[in-house]
Amino acid sequence: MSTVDPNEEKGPDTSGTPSAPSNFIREIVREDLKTGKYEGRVHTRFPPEPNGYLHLGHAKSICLNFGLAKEFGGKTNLRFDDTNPSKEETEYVESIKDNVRWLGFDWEDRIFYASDYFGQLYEWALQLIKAGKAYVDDLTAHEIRHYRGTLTEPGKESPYRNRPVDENLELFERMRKGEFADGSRVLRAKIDMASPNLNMRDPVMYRIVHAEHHRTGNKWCIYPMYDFAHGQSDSIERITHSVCTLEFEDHRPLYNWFVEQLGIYHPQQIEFDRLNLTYTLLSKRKLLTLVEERHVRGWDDPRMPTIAGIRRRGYTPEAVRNFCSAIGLSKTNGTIELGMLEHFVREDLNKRAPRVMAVLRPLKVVIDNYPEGQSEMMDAVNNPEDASAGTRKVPFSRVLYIEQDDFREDPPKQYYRLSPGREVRLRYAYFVTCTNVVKNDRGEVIEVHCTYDPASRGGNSPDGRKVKSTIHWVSAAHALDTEVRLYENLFTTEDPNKTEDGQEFTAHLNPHSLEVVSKAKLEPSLQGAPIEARYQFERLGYFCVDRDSTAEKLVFNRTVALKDTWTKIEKKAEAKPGKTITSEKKPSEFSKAPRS
RNA sequence: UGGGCCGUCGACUAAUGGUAGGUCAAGUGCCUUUGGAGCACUUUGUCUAGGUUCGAAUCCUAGCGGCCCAGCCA
Repeated sequence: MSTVDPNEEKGPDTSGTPSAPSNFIREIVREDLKTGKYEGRVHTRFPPEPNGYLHLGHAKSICLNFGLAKEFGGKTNLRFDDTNPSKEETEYVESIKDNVRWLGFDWEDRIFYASDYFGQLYEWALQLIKAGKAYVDDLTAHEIRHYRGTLTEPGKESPYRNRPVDENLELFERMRKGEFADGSRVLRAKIDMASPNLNMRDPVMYRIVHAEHHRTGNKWCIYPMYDFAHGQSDSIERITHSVCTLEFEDHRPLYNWFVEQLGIYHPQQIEFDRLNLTYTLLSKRKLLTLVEERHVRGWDDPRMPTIAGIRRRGYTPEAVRNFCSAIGLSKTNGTIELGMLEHFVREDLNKRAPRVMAVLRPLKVVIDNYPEGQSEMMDAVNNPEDASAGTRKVPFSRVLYIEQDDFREDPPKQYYRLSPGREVRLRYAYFVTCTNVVKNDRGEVIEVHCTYDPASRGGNSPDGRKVKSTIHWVSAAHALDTEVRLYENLFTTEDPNKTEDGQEFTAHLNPHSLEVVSKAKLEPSLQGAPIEARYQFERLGYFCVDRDSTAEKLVFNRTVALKDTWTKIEKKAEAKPGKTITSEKKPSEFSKAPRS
């Protein structure tokens, strides 16, 4: 494989993959390659802890790590950082593998576990004890915290800090054998209790945990801490660039200290900024709470920012990858607008999603001059962005459904859709003109009557007459009943992490984040659509088939709505009550209207 | 208040001492059998104050602001 991107210095990228701007990590790698720091190797790793489902923040890291290796002809390992048996499960391991694959990345045969290295790590601990660099401490967790000092005051040395090497060796061996209770002793590195970096104040290397590990079972009852496992795992795998998020910056001196004391291969840790998205929570802990407290239907609820969730929502791996490359990489603490993510699904789905007609909130339309019992097949284009997608037939008949939003008895200014006396086009069918309406007891329009122009078949009138709008429709007799799930942001505030005193983050949960439309109508061509298939429902948005679908009834998720200029016009009018978009009629007359 | 990191259009990100550019958003126009898509155009930015320099977003100093750290979590 070539290590050089042929498009790199030739101006605009024509490969189809959007070229991401460079970033500081790429520059570091480039420089290391130039100086031969790692003999020309680039080897990264993606190291999740299998204690939950992956989310968009992980997607950023996955794209970074695999992307870097791919760009420079290197390799990426998948490594599970499974050093805390009390939180980790095989279910999570499986979902993580699945998610990485779905995103389109391949670790080939390089799947590793920190638990693979427990034996080696134990040997290294022994080595540090023998060198007088580690000791067994009998202090309680509370006492250790107390001795550690504070941000502004130095810590105090533990009374056990200067135990003889032999005693440390014996005690550590007995810890390993399971002679002591959880929490009774730890192994600590002997560094500097006065260090301004709290991580260097004799950090804990091993703790006692009598718990079953998802892979090693009960073989071990002492487990290495992150700091004692991560750098060494990178070292064993001969990782060159160990990238992680900003909060580990303060751990870098410790990362370096361990590999230096041990005298082993030294990878370099580089930190980048974590992903933040407006209206979204990207914290495994809080996402777990949402699942456990049943605020959502599971880890793959389409409202969740998990990889599983956005997949079920209908996002494509390409959209996620394009998003990750577009947001760039830096050390700034920023928050990306959710609209950016949505842009990239729309962009991708616009090119590939077949168009189809569906009516979410049906309003019955009767074409009075269309023969009863007659129906005909209209030709419809599957994807105007892609000629190779071809056409399909859609049945038309006398009784149709249109969207309730597409009819207004009192049309406001700039409203171009159907209203009494007005002619519009039914997409791929005929021009129709509204002649009258039928209302129920509450004065609501329940049926619209129209006449059609037989000469406008296909959607154009031979006399060159123009209409202001084209609306979608479904033939009532042929329609498929379907359930459609509409989603809004899970949270109502831009930063759901910010809460007032005593408030849980769940206080900002959006009560309307899920709306189930149970009586939507679909054109019949969708019969038998497979799970995960994605479509554009014309004029409405992108939708995908949910796995809750059955042979009798399809269930769709709305991935994202189409950009909606009309809603924007309406909102602007609301904001400026001066020049309103209310009725074309006089205000007094409008106020007497039966509806609202 | 100790230490670490970071401040560029509304948001994200480039410019590596030499033309402040791109994407998203917003807006205007064109086009349109999706009020979609597309096309064209437009608006807004270097945290502040000093200094070094022919020249500073970039280097230095001092302020100001933000994020992270006191788990036997990762």
